Amino acid sequence: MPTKGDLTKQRILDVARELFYKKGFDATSTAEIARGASISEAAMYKYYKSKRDLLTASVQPTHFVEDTSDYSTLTNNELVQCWTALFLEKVEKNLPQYMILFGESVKYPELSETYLATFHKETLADIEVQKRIKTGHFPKLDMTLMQVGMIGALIAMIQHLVIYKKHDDLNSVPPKVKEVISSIISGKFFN
Amino acid sequence: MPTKGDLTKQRILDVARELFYKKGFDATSTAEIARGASISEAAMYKYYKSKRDLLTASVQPTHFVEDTSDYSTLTNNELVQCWTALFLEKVEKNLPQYMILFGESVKYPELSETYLATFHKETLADIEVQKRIKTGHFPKLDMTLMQVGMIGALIAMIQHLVIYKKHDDLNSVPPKVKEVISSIISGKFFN
DNA sequence: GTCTATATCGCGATAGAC
DNA sequence: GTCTATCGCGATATAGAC
Repeated sequence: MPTKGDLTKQRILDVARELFYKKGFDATSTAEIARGASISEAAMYKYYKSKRDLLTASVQPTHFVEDTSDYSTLTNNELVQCWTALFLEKVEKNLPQYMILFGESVKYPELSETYLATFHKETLADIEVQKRIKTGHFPKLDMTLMQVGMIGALIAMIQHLVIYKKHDDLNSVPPKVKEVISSIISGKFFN
Repeated sequence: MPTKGDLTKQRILDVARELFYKKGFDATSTAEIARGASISEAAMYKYYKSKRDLLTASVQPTHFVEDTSDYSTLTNNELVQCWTALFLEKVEKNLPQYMILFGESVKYPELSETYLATFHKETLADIEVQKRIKTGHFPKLDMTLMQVGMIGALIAMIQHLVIYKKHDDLNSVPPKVKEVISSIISGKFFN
């Protein structure tokens, strides 16, 4: 059972994550976080010893996607659809973390460790794709790099729609964006 | 002929752009820019009346891509290849500007005006693609959104490779990245 | 056109009482 | 576990001499 302290710590983290992904790390002040969490700055520093500490904590995944299916019997096309859906679900469920990671990793490279250590676990669908690449059923392609690109594309499109007020929340993936991604990945476009 | 002042102004701008895209706007101080341009901060403020001013100036395009071909006779596949090559060339030649734009636009939405006003001019290849979408030769797709996604993907992949030291310069597009983009766009993958 | 000096502010972080 | 008060610093921007 969580103590009062645990709850406070969690509340601070939730506020920090929210601010980091909406305003960016540099533009968020510790005073703002403390205010949001209804606590003094001094008290906050008992839970997290620095702002950087809070950044690291804020990119840890909060939701996980189950992936226990057997993909070996699927056609290439079915596999791709499953793989994409799985990938999108994982990203969508942890979108704030992905946005912080991709926005701040150049400046704070230690964050990228989190990406590889916790987000880029290979799913069964990934492994099946890798296998088919090896056997020549898919062309050779760096899957990690490709996933990085897909996330970059997703985030850029969401931000674009938010800036032009065609979408009002950074924390969900608009249908239009999913549409573009699916079209491109499945090769429906330009063929 | 450029006066001494013109040259100084240009030098300040070049240094600022370089720092903004490598370190980010917030993390770059005006002192740093002035030092890099071998001038005092006070003098710098005679040329640009604020740091934000400098940000706006730093995202203006510096290189332009000629596009005078006639694309109407090309096959779909040839058109796609031309379109992608043209697009990549434009992005690569103005990569610092794109990186600043895509990194800072959420925080400073006035920047996005620059994107639509100066970078997103429709090329002849774009127009030909649009035409074929209308006539049903390509599936319906928001081309602006798609280009935003492609740039986001490109930048994310470059940053990833730089962070993991597989590429050493934010200012060029590694062959691996071009490879992934071309594969995806041309629909060679997953088909 | 450029400088030195400085105003003013907000930031991250801490001291120490309760 | 939480607070008020404050330190020290570096930031943007300006005043005014040369």
